Amino acid sequence: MIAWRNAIDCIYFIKKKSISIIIHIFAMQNDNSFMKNKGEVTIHDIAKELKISASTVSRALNNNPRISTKTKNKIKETALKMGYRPNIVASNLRTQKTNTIGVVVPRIYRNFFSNAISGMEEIAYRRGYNVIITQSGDDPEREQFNVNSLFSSRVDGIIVSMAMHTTNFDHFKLFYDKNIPIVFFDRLCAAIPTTQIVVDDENAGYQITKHLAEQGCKRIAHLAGPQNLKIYSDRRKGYERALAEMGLTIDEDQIIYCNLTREDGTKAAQTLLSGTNKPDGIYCGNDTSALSVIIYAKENNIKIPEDLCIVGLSNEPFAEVITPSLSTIKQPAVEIGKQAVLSLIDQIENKKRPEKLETIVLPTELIIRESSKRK
Amino acid sequence: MIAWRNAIDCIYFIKKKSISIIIHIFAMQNDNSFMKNKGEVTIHDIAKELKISASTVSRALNNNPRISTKTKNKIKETALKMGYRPNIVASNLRTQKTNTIGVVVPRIYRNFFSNAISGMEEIAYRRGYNVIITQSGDDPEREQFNVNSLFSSRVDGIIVSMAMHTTNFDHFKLFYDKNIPIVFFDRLCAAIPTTQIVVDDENAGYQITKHLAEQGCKRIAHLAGPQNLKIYSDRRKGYERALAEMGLTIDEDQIIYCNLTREDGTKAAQTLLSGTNKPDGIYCGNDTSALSVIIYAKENNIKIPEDLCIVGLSNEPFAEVITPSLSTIKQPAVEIGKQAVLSLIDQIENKKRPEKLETIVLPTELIIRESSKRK
DNA sequence: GTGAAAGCGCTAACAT
DNA sequence: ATGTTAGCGCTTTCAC
Repeated sequence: MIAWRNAIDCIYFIKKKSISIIIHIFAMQNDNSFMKNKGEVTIHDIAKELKISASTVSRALNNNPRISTKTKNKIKETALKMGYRPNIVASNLRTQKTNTIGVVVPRIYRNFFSNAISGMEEIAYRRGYNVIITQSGDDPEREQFNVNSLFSSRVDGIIVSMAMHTTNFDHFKLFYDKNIPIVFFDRLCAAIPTTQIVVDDENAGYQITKHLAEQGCKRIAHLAGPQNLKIYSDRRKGYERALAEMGLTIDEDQIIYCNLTREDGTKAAQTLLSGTNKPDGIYCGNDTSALSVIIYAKENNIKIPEDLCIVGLSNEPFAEVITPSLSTIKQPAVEIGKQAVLSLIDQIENKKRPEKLETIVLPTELIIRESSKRK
Repeated sequence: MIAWRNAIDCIYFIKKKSISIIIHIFAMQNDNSFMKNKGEVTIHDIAKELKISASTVSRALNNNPRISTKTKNKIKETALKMGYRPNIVASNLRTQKTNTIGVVVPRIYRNFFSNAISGMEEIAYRRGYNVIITQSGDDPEREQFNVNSLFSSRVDGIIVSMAMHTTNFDHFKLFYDKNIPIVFFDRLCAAIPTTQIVVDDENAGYQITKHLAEQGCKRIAHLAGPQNLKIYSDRRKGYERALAEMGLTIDEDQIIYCNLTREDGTKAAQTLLSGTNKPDGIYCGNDTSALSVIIYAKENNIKIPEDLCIVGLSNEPFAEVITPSLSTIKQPAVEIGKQAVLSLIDQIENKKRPEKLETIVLPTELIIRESSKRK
């Protein structure tokens, strides 16, 4: 007898988002005597069945306190028996709210993004929101299409990591102008004054460099990414701050600017490690380039970490299993996703957006592995 | 105040040197004479503006051939000028179709799934569908909740990789009974006669074993997964078929049944490689266990591939970067996702579902790397 | 505590 | 080629 109550309430959790324990018991639904052949059972069918009005049914199913417990129970029971399923599309149209969040990322399959998306879904699920995923493939036009499409779907808000070369922000402005919440993460958009979720890249660079110095490195090189992107310039700034603090000189020859690809890493390793004034520590702007450096060092019989300490950044899955395992910075991808959704839902439900650009900074974690552990 | 914004907007767009049409449109958008204060522009607003009927506007925007090109153009132009955005929610309600696909996977962040999802989104995008992602976390109740929730959202179909221990299939039956397409992939559901997308695991096992024999291995061991799961029993069957074909004996001592975790791999390696009758080739049921075997072999000074060839299965990201790089089977995750959506959309749009269980088998690819290349 | 009625924004007969 | 009308299934104001 408790069964039907839980079941129908559970269905309604999908629409509302009461925070209650959910028990699923979807039995009793195969009683076909009530089933209409065409289409779904509606609240009108239930109303007719019970000779009451549709509005009462609607109220009862939404746990409106004005309905007596007795009729409420009767309605829920009948709803379950008839195999009623709320039509959320209709509800969405009527209430002008979809409980849906749109997500736009460059590429879903990248480790960082799939983890972030996983975190987003986790929170969205708990709060009663759906998540529509789209990927731009780093194509500004496709990003624009996706964002416009999400608007037409009337999502309640969007979470975006921008395509690499997006320069026109009209599609974001569309949301901004209509007061629909946007949250950026990872690749930010300075043109839209809203919430952004980032990790403390400056501090990551600082931690890495300090760690290298503590391991006894006297000459620490840095493979730096494109400095027009904030994440990479921050990673370099942290490096310079640490060097200064440790009393080490900043030598521009020891900073190689590149795109941090596998090829770039190899080239940089050649440049740095073939000269006379070799570094005894290299802080790579990401794990990919660090991988190249490790391979180059091994091929050239440079001992890691004795002769050369190497640290990467991002904690790719391969970092812990390569030989030697790679010291790196763990970015809390899942946590970033969770924060993004929390912040977005807060804006959606409290109808207030930040006055100006608001940056939420999440901490990173230095993971010390063989490639830099000397003692 | 409003004037100021207009000015800024215009300057902004002119500075960007965007296509002049866009400048025009956005300039007009800020002309408040068109804008309703509350809510969005609707086809009725456009109709009123042009003194025509809303249905004509609807037809024009949907490129209905019965509307003359002249009025069509005029309507589209006005729609743009007024900043009209179609309300898909309303359209969905009316047409009883959402152009949305629901996806349920155990964990989004797993490499295989994020790749599959990426493939799904790719095709869905091209075919004009949205993708709602949910994850079960291998919890049957959460899976049930997600599937029911997707039903209430009136998705046009779902794609599912089941939770590990789902035993009640009522939630899938709900879709099946109402003739809403379902496609399973990876973790299948035999209880629902529908389309399933899988890879040819039997053949993968066969290829691996044959490859090992061709490299000169005479005694080939196998780390086998739980045999109640089809993928793992198939992987073993291919192994036995190859052995038989190559005239090698099937020795049950050389088959270790386990869950293929890191720990299982280490334990299996100990068992196999410490005895007197050591194998000279090991086919591991996945890459994770293969990793453990490689590490064990390296620690015990067993030369790879000279003394021992090792092959994994699934091509995890680490396989190509560990030392020695790991030979493995590449599963076309992205392709699986694409196939799943193609098959689902076919069922949605042609309103025909398979009479009985229909299995689409995708080929795998053997990638030979250092861990098994002897010549 | 319950009902009547209006309408969210769109589409699609059925007219003309 | 265009207009009229009637909903899709739900919520919600206003009555009683």
